[in-house]
Amino acid sequence: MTSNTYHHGDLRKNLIENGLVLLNKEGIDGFSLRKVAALCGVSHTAPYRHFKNKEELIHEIAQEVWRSFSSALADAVNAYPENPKLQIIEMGKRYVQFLVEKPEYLSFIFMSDSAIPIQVSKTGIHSQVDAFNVFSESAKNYFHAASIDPAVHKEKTLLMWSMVHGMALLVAKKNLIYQGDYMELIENMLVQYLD
Amino acid sequence: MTSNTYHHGDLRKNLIENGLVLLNKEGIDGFSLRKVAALCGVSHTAPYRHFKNKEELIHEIAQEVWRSFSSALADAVNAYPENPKLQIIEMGKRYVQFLVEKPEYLSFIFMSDSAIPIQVSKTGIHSQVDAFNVFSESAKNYFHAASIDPAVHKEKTLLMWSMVHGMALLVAKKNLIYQGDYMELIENMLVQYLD
DNA sequence: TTTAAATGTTGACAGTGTAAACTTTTCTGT
DNA sequence: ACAGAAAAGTTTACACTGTCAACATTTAAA
Repeated sequence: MTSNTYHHGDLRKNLIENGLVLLNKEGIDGFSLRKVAALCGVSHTAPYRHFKNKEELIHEIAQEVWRSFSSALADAVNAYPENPKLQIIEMGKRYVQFLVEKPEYLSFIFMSDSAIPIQVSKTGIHSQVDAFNVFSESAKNYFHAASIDPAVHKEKTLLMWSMVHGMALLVAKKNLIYQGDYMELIENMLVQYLD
Repeated sequence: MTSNTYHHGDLRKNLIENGLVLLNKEGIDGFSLRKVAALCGVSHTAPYRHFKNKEELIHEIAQEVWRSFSSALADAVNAYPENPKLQIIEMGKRYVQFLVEKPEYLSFIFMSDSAIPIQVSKTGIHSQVDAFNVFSESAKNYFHAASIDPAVHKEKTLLMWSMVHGMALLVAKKNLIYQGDYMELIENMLVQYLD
């Protein structure tokens, strides 16, 4: 059913890969189905055999970007295996860095309508996407180490995620102009909160 | 020079107004120069007599949206003239509410490349846009009332703005799913921080 | 009142997403 | 092994987009 040697090898995978390449080369505005098809050496309607429409291809690319974003955060945790506080600070930095270095990715993972939800319920916070779970885990460890009242864990986790997310977007979108090291800025901000 | 009764009255102004109408009706994806021109009852290239290109019209519309956003925040301040803490909480709520009620506006004020910068320097934080200055002022008043060390005012102000901004975007973009009242959520989060 | 500038229109062009009809390759059931 | 179905890709077509050049008309300036 889902075998892999047809006319063009695995075109589906190829479209996603070249989509990412195009995205990095021309940004979200220069992104088009037809260009991706051309990069794959295929007619401009071939993508429709694999994706319902442009949006669906973008959604798949977004999944790919989510994976590399999640792994950037996971790297931050691995950098300080025993220190949840430093994990959080490092994650904040990499969160910003990731979006600043590849601002096109931002449009794909946070701006497209194919949102990846974070569920907030009475009992806690869960997500379909690794990135948030990684962050959430470090937060939990930090709260335990700092003996924070469990009743406020949820609010505090959300607060930190919002804070990091907000600053990352402000910086990546150049709404926030800082003459100096952005890494220092976000570090100060997180230290400010965590102490 | 800049008079106002030509062939079509003041087309420039009319384009911005109808641009906003179209935006509300069809969202950012359905937005096109030609549709705006049609709404003004004018040929599809007429806008080029007033704007260099599509981007420039969007930029002007964004300015308009910024004004109403700023005034939404100013209203929050006026609602609690003597209580900076409640001002901040109310601003957080209206920040979220504004973007949730009109998610299309979000693309225009925060996502377009015509970013409105917030300047962060050694001495303090300043912005060309009213919205941030309003927020910044309340924050300053709160810090004084709460006797917070002036050395950390800058970080704390940025922290709060980032937090509110981040949550507003997560909620408006439906990255954050909360079964309940979002206003309560952001209120809890801010109270959590301000206490 | 003549002339220039400002404003608006028509027509064209390349690029876009997508649908329909068709062709070719591969898979499946007998 | 073969017939037919399904999958994958192509061609053609269409409506829509932003933008440019050439032209027309109205208004302002000399």
